Amino acid sequence: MPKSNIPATAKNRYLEYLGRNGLKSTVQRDIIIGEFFKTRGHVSAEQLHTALRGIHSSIGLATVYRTLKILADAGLAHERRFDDGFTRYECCAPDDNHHDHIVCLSCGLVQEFENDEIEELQRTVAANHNFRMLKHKLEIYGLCKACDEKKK
Amino acid sequence: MPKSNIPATAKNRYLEYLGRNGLKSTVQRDIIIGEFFKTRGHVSAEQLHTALRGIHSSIGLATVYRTLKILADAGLAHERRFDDGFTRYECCAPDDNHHDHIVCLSCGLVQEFENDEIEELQRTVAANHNFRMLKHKLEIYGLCKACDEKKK
DNA sequence: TTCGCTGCAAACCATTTGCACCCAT
DNA sequence: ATGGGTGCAAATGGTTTGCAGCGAA
Repeated sequence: MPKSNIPATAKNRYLEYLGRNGLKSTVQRDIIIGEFFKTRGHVSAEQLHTALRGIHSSIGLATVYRTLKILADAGLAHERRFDDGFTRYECCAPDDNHHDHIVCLSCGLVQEFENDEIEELQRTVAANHNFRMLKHKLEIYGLCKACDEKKK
Repeated sequence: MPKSNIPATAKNRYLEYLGRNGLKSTVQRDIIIGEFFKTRGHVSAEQLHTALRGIHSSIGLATVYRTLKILADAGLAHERRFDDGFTRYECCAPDDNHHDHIVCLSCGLVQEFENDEIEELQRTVAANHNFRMLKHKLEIYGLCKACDEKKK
């Protein structure tokens, strides 16, 4: 696993998770995880698999799915489902704050934002409805500046 | 179409949409739409199809899907995709305000809420990121009071 | 008498899983 | 040598679509 891409804490957490669950370290997993942390974005299994096409074309799509699921279970990635039909994975640290997303409907650009006021208002809404809030997601969809200008 | 269930404005808008698009009124569509407006909730095609099982068991699931899509295109229903894998439809008037949803992860209860402060903050976020906002969705997931107490 | 509509079954498509073989421990 | 891992192909599951016959205008 090329250590350059992967934060040491993430690597440790991953290896620890494997050990704790009777799982094994393999070259395929190392390659996939290396690419995942290199990309750093919001990637789908398909995208990651395509990115590995050239050099590691023997790695199967199913293995990519399985490895991403392990990362999610280990707390190293978040599963994100936007409105485009497929699941993306985003690398994260276990102590990251919650954040939301703003997605360009034209080019697929995903940006993150945090807004404490909105978080607070959501807690209020949940309380007013007698709900115990367990998670929440806010997605803003639109056109990024570049795509918006292209369209004019 | 049993007029009791369907607001006159919705009925008119539906018939007008059919005419404008060279579509026809059929008994199956009337039955499906009647049931949809009777339910008034956030229903999936599957649920609606099941609800028609007893009396109208010959109506195919594909027709339910097709009819709900027409309602959405006519502006009489919103497609909603929460995190449970299937599409729900919610009846709406063309002049309804945007609203968001709070969903019980245990029993599936869906409630709606409006919050102008959150709406305003989202506009600000979009502006700060140089996005032209086209739509947005906010979903709060948790446990409703009944399910939360059941769990203790 | 047109076309659109319907039910059925097959197709879709992202994701998962069964299986026989492979490899880390 | 165990037993988990892998690639492949087949299965899944919600949704869509092709098609031959049906029905509204």
